[in-house]
Amino acid sequence: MSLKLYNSMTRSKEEFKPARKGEVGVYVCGPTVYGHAHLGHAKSYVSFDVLVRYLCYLGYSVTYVQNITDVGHLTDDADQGEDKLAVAAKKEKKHPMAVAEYYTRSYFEDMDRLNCVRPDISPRASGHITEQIELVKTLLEKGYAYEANGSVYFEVSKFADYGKLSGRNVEEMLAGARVEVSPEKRAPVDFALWKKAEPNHIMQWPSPWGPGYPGWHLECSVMSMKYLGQPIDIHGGGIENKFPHHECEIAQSEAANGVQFVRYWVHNNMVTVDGQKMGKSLNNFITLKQAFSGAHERLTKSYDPLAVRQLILNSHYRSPLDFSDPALFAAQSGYEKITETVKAVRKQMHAAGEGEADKAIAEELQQLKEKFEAAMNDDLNTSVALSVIFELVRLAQKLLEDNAATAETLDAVDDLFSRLGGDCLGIVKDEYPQDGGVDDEMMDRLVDVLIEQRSAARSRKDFAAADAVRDKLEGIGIVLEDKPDGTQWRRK
RNA sequence: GGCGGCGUGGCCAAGUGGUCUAAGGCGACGGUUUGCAAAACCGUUAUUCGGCGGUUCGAAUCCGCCCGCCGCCUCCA
Repeated sequence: MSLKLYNSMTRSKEEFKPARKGEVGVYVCGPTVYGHAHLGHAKSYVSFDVLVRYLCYLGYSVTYVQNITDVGHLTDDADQGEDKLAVAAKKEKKHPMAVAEYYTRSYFEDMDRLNCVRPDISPRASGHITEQIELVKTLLEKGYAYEANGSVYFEVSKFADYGKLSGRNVEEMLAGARVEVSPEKRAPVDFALWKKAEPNHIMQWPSPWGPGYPGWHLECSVMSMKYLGQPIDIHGGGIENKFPHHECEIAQSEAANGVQFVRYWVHNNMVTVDGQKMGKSLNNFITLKQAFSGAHERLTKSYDPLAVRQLILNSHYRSPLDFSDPALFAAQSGYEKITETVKAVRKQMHAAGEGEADKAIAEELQQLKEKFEAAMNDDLNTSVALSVIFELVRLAQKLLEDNAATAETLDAVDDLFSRLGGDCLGIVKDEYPQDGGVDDEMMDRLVDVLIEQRSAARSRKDFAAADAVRDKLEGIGIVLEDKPDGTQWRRK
């Protein structure tokens, strides 16, 4: 069985086959770095991270490109708005590139915490002005674009396939067009490839048409061509970018190159918060930093980044996802259950006796692996894949309870946790802080001293004193658990 | 107005013609265990899939109508 992906272009699930055997090029629309990343970014980039991880798991050699937009993305209509970076720069009294640098770092920081694998290449739009100018020149030469007053526009009527991705009809769009926003354009649907910059515009570059800056859609065409060639295997992005952004990318790229731009279009759905579109005016706009720290009035506590990740994986990437405090809370509980189980398996693995791995268990593990792969192959059904991880949790807990599994058996369980839950889903870590390290060793000793004190109190039936120790430790995030073979502790 | 999507147990969510009296998680309840807990384990928690019709031997899954919700169409991941 092989991977099937839903291709937005054909509106159907298709068997995935890369253009070059064994190699896959993935391009995903990255963030415009004018603010901290929010929950919407998390859903999008976690979804594509899982796609990339799974392609790697299947043995493909993947080149993952995700741009950083630091110029050209306007706040409003493509013809009249201001550049988002310029607006933020004015507000923060910084140079636009300083703003871009600051939020780019913030973005990577958040994505690292969500355990998203870093893209192989994170090209900046501002670093590819030369290439963008070249593409505009090509489009002018081929007659798909025209210059007007220092700006260059793409003439949509020249590209017959315009609208094929988003299912839009150019004639209807023209008929239903609102007031024409720019007299320079021949048709309202035409879009800017290059915009003339007024003298006081901070970000501008020289061009054959005078000083200016690139249109937003241009960067993705140029950078995906440059780093992945044509056609690219997979282009991902948010569903809201189907139109106009991706439609424009297709038009520019295919008009210029005369070959198919993208083989598989993958779009992920959007998030809502408490059932409504996330927006600054609704007071439900939650950044990842706020979610991780709990510093938002819609949240009752801080959430582990990987619990956020797990909530995202709990639903399908093409379904909308509603973030709410109860949903996050549930995800955190489930995440902790998985984490505690993995830790317990690893701990017992070191204590368990040697011996061949249990054949019946090995068979069960194999079945779980197959079920997991079948789910992932079906257009990345992470919801079912995650349910397999929970089946593995149950299997593992039973083994631990019986306390008879050999180290080899437990190792096989841990291996599956690592490969499926770790490599593919990114919710199981290779190592947990408590697993080792000098500080933790000291911590172990300190807590053991307290446990000894408490045990002494318990054996003389002084439960008040015993409970006091337990309660105080819990107050600082250490939970004591009395097991048949003694008291154990863990971090909350 | 145009385009698209959704409505499954208390909550989240998979399933899209028969194996579904519907996976999994969270929560709740009962039990085992415990000095009491915690954790873990076992069990219970939708004869039903927004409503009404229809197609079919058979529908949560297909069709029609209705109700409700959401997104895109201007920037957004």
